[in-house]
Amino acid sequence: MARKYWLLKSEPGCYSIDDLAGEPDQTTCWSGVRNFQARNFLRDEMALGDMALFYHSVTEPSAVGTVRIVRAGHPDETALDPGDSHFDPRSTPAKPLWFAVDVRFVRKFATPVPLRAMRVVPALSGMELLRKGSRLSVTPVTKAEFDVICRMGEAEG
DNA sequence: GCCAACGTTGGC
DNA sequence: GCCAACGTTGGC
Repeated sequence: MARKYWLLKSEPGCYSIDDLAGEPDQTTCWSGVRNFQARNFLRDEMALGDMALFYHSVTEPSAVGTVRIVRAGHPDETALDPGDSHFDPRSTPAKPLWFAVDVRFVRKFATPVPLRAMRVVPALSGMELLRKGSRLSVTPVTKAEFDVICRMGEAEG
């Protein structure tokens, strides 16, 4: 099966790429996603070895680096923990409702790739991220889109 | 099954 | 801070 490519959104004030790079093993559990379409991607589509763009939303909307999926979909523990802000009583160990993957830091771009820069690149015009009103926090991207954004990120500022 | 109300996301 | 777009909920 061919490796797939993704884009993962996070508010940097909540969890940034620097937070990920600073983890002892540079790995984290991508938990807390509470949208069914995104859940389906996490649970059914993401595979070990897939790559993803790390995207900062809200403050400085931009792709800021890349990560690797190091563990495929598994039940999101935060949904099962009554003490967690992401707790959801509809999810149980026997019938988990929400899922997470584990991701490992790969690289931080030399220069972030702003959303407004992506908007003017014809090769990126099909991205879900660029759709007006798009709020999906986990979206598939093509290898071509992934590569274009990586090149933009590695270009000198 | 419809749809209004509501809460949230996220760019600007 | 504003507000458009969207997903979810719940009354009917």
